[in-house]
Amino acid sequence: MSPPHPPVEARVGYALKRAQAALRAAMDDALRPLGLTVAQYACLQLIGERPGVSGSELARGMFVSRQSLNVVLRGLQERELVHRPSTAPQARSLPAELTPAGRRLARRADALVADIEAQMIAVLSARQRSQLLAGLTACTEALSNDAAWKP
Amino acid sequence: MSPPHPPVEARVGYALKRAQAALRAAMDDALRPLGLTVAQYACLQLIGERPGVSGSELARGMFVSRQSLNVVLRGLQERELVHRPSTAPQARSLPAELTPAGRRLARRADALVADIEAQMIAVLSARQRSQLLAGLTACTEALSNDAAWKP
DNA sequence: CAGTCCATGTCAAAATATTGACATGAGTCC
DNA sequence: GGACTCATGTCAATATTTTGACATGGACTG
Repeated sequence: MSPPHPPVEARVGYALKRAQAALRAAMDDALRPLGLTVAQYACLQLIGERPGVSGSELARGMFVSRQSLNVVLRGLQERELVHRPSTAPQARSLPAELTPAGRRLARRADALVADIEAQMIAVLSARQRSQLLAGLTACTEALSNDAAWKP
Repeated sequence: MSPPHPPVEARVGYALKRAQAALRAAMDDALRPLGLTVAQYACLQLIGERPGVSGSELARGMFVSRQSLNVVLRGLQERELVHRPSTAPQARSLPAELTPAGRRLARRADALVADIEAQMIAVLSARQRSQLLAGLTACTEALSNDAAWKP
């Protein structure tokens, strides 16, 4: 018999999912007091890092659809944390910016998240951390469809 | 200024999310021809590995709520891939089992997923693979609330 | 035994996300 | 310029997931 039968516990894919779930849960708990969801935090963070991004770019950076990102953005705009012009300046894309309040909240939220990440990798040595990062990056690239190696 | 400001690209948490998203997308593509979603595949796999599991146990193993797992289970039962007694044998929990058809489909699906995982970690050495697995496990445990160190 | 606690399964409602479709502006190729 | 393609933003409909609440059966404790 062919042996695709290691238990899920021993599979990298399951370990990935489990770690991601644990991280998400921890972030959720930490951000709740600020009134932020993980998606909202990620949105603020990305905008803060790259002011003027379009909604589509944000969606790709957060691995969700444009439509669902738009809902998140709308909420942040209503809370005056993010500003977006109502009309497109140069093309069809609406550049998003943090308001001063958004910048402040993003800083506070990021401090909390940074703590969680630090706790998560606390038991790893510096070398192990960079290898973990490298391994995850390699996995991502291996699955990104640059497939199609040509003859 | 305090420096919680490495860009997301360099953060383990983001790398985790990204790798998980890539894996999920690849699995989705691979399983679509079989008429299975990732959640359905995971469900079949877990039941196959531990026949007689309760719905709540499955939900925990899949990192979703009991309610949302129930929706998945219902679909699998209607397709005669999973069987569950309508009344609880010993306690309140309803043990889930694979039907013969479910077992066959689970095998086929698992072969596809195993291929994807193999592709994902293809560029890593055996040592790097086990270190990646160990690193992910360590991260998970570090976030699992055994917190509460006592005085 | 009564009382308490905990896990399970389920219902209903709400939040969240995706798919599909469409209009618009920009770039490209002829 | 005209036709094409492509990316963006948005609307509507659908699917998926979570939250909150409740009843039930078992275990544990007094």
